[in-house]
Amino acid sequence: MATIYDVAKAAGVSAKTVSRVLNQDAPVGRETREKVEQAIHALGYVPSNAARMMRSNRSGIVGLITGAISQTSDNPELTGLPDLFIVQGIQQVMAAQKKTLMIADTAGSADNIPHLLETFRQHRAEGIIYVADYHKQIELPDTAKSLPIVLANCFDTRATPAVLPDDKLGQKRLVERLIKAGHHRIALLRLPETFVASDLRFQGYCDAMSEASIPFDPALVPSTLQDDDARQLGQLTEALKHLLNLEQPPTVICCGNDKMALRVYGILRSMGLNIPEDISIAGYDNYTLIAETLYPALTTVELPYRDMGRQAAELILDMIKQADHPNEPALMQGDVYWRSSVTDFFTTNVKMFQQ
Amino acid sequence: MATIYDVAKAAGVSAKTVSRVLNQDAPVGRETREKVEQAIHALGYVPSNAARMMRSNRSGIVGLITGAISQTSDNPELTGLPDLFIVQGIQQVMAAQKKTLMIADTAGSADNIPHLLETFRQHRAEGIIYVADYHKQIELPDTAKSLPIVLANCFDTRATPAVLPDDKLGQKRLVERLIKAGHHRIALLRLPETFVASDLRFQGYCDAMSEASIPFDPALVPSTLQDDDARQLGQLTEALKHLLNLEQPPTVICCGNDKMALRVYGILRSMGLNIPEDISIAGYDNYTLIAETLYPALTTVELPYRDMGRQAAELILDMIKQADHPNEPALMQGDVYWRSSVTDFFTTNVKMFQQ
DNA sequence: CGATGTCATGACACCGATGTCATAATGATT
DNA sequence: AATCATTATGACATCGGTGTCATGACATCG
Repeated sequence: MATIYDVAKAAGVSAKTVSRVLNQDAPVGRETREKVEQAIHALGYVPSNAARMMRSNRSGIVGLITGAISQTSDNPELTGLPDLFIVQGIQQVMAAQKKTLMIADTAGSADNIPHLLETFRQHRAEGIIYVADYHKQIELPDTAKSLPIVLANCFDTRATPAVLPDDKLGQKRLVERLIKAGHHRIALLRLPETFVASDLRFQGYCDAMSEASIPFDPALVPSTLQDDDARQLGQLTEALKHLLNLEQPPTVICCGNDKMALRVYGILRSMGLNIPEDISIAGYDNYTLIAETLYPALTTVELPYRDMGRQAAELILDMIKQADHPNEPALMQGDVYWRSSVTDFFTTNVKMFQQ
Repeated sequence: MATIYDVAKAAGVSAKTVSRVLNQDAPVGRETREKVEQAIHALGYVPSNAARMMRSNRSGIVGLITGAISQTSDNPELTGLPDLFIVQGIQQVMAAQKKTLMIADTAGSADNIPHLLETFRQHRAEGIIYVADYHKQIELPDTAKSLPIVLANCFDTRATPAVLPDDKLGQKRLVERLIKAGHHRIALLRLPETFVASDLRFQGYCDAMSEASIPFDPALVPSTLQDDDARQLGQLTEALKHLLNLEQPPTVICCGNDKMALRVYGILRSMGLNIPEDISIAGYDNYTLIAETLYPALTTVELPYRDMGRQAAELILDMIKQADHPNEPALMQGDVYWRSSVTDFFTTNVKMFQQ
């Protein structure tokens, strides 16, 4: 592999002049520049990042720790890798800032994290982003403290800067929109309690209901599911039967996520019910593969993964520039995607008049 | 950041001795070693990869180019990122070999590839793996030739080493299994022709049918779908109506992929048909989020992404060691996952007798 | 016209590791 | 006891860039 000295010799100039052409940090005569550029091209010269980094002590590398890539089936509730959209958002910002993203993977075990941090230090990463596969609380080892670090989709007890989805607001908006569409009997199938989103979404649900002056009916919110994929089908069937047999059954069921909605579609149909004619269904996540492909398409709330990624990236870049960092987690909002799985009573009425 | 000299000074030895402790490449006295290790720990010293790399000229970095992370919706047929399992397989092997994986992303445009290659060269990557989002033909720029390169999930016309899914064999095995379960009228809903898998799977279908001496009935293989997500729902509905109105309708429908199967579930149910009582459905991909969550669970063929990743990783490591490389693409086999969306006539009969 | 400033370029040291070689001490072998 | 092998350590050069400083050639200005 050609070095800067090879180029210098070929162009008949000094190495420093080649360096100047490369970095444009000092004026170089037109003729000289052309000779150098020609030599670079002819030799296929590419500067060595290692040498550069040694001198400047700036690596331009940001480390990214995720379990998304090597996600094992440790949590069968989430096998979709949608959290990789966070990585995508990060990547976008980094590419725009000419930073190099070095992605390391926990291979499913948090025990690997210290080793990954070590590797990042060896490469002199300037900062680190930790991406979780779903909204959760984590605890990073002490070794992580020595570098600027941002958490995405997770938080800890040490007020490490974090970027989180606003689950409460998202659920609230969805329910508000449902109420606006004429629904009053709104059921909520909660996620297992092990998910922090479970409680937040429930709060959002309650907020929307109470602001619309609809009294809270505990019968519409069955107890949370258990964190056990195998038994969920049975539990879901039970919960649905309970809801449908109420004196005043719900007109719409909010599912904990799109995957649960997919299951609910199957169960309801095996019961002979049509969506949305007999009952409306809403999801959460806007996992498009499911939400857009399901028939009918699923009304759901977006988890703003890309935005979270972008936000986290900008945050870490700020922290690299100035050791300054925020104390409150950034809450990112997700839009409601209104699709045909939910009846809009008013739109339907309008249509009836129009016909 | 502490350097090896800081450590040397703190331990009262020479830098070279610290180096020896770090690399264990020459005997060091017990006492000295302990002093050095203590100093390393006290200073939080981590060796600089850059300096190391400069001397040894071996980066230990393997570059990975993918569009998976920043996948835009350029091809709405594939929004699931399952191809990231390939990256997972690669990551596993690399981690075991203590190589660093540097992931770069095309950001949805192949125009970025030369720039990414440039970045890899700057980091002195020892080899490159290119991962495609689905089985396809590609053409890499000439600049890619200067480094060992392996293609995963794609191939080119220059016999660049490649690792591919064996679509033909996979479809053949599925159809064989269907025949073994008592199906004779087997329909195939092909992928759009733009996918190379479309033809290969069709060949596999034909092979299995002819080996079982079942004459090919073109009525069971409607023309391929168009590569246009918006219109697919209509096309699918048409195709299904055609199949169901045949004099001898199929007992099972093989869908081009699991997503198509998800659509088919919806359409058939809106027609009032039950799966698998009225008709059986099979998919392709074993995209577990769909296949296992659908009700009933979907019989499908695995796309062996993890295996492909592992194979690609081992291939590139071989090529880095010896410039040797294979001429034929490696075809990776995927298993048939038998689930309840397909009636097994013989098992059913046995059950009847048992009762 | 001499002083000053800008342009264009090169010589050289330095970043932080490690390879090579030298040196001294110790133990093993003849 | 002399020789050799092995252990334990250090001095120094080197990898490929870039920062610092020096130098010579012009141009500008009072």
